[in-house]
Amino acid sequence: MAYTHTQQNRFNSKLTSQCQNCSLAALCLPIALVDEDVNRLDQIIERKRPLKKGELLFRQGEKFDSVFAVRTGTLKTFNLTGNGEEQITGFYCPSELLGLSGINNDIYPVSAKALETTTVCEIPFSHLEALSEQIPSLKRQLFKIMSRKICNDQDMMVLLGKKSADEKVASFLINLSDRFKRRGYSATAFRLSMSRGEIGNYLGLAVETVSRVMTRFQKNELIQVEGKEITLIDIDEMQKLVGKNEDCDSILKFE
Amino acid sequence: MAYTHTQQNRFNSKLTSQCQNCSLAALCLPIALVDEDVNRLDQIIERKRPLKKGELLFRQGEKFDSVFAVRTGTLKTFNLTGNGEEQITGFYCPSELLGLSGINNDIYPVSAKALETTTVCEIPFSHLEALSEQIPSLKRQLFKIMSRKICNDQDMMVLLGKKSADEKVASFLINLSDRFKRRGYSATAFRLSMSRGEIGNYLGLAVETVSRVMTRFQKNELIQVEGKEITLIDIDEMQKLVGKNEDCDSILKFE
DNA sequence: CGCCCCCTTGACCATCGTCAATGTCCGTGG
DNA sequence: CCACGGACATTGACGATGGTCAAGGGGGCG
Repeated sequence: MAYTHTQQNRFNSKLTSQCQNCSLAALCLPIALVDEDVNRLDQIIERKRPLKKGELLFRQGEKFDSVFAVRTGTLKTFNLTGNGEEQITGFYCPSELLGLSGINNDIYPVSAKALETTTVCEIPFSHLEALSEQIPSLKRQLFKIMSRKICNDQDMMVLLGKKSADEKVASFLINLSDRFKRRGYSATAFRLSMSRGEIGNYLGLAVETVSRVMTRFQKNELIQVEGKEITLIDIDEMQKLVGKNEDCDSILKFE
Repeated sequence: MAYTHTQQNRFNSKLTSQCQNCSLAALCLPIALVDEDVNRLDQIIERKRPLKKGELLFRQGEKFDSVFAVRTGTLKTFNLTGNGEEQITGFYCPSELLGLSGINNDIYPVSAKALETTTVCEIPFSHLEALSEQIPSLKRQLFKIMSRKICNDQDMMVLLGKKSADEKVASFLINLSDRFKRRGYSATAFRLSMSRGEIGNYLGLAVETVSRVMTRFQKNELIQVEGKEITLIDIDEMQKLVGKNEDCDSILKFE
């Protein structure tokens, strides 16, 4: 655990830049910790060995003790329904935090599985809580992260409840685009690390519907698809599509 | 503000029982504050004049500064879509906290409107945050409340994304029932303070569908409906209906 | 090289939304 | 007190969106 501590402590500036580029951006960057604080935060973090595709980071029902920040790769969280089917509740990209829903009952209410080779930082929650006593801005930041999660989930609820298949898929792609952009990656060309089936599961759509919508988007020159590689060609048009749910029998209706 | 302080300080046990019965249960009860702490919490709380049906507690886009605990009555939170339509994101019963989603951007991302005459306690967030410095169990409780909200929202996402109209309505009724039960009210007979339209909006269903489902539930003797008064007759059967989404073309399929 | 999983496409059908008509309750004002 | 208007609820008929079933193609990994 924490196999890079030695180097980090020796090259402090390197450490900082690590935190800026990496998984902890969501946690550290917005609050401008002083070096000393970054150091303290860094010391409670354990860098775990990489997960291979399909490996579980934590399992539904397990005792909660840490939250995790994604460094590289992607994960999905899901739970299993009565009949053993998977219900995907979220995808997590680099710099994003997962595991927060475990605070409630000291148990993870979902499982988390790597969609590809993935590395994460483990942040023991008890340590984080203790540290947040000493660094007020850290505590406030934690509240914000949880609050933001609540906001995002509510947007997701609206999406699931009220939007058409087209709107769901468009929203999903734009959402991914935004997340990549914020990370400094291309907002228009990226790789979908999840399968069509997983997208459909997440969006409340059948695989076939996801496939059909993406094909149609392509025909209408909104996107360019090639397997898992995707390019957003006309983001503006997609944005419009997402914003409205009526008065907009737009471009997509006729092929 | 805090118009009962004088009495409360004189009759401390009365104060405690107030907090136990009332809106603050969600915040206070699970953490067994000592009297002194209850007192400190109580001092930052402002009891506002009652809201009449239709009045707004806070408005989407307004500066965030407080969370609210419902004392009596019900509220809904919603936001407005591009075309001016309402998107209901939650209903809040006595003892429940609302406003947490404002922490993120220091702005309420939704509006909150009273569905009937409603009283709330206002809890200025800055004070709450400061107080949570001094009472560690209070801070932990805040984390828990937010985490629980995340869990609930995720259940809601599954409901919206994957469930049939029957399952949605059944879940909704059982959810309300549980909330009333926990409050010490009847779990089987209660009044729906929201309209069918609002239920539909919340569940991602048309009014007509809500109406039809409830009529069918009544025919099948799962519930008894009389306007806004509702009685759950066969909760077990409803539970089954909610749990499964297949292998269960049950009682409801034929009328 | 071959298997398996994932993706795509088509045909069909169920669920649920839309439209329209009618009924009910309630508050307001004549 | 009753008549009226408006919001809410119910019910039926119809049609569209999207799920299901089935078949076929393609790509990656052993």
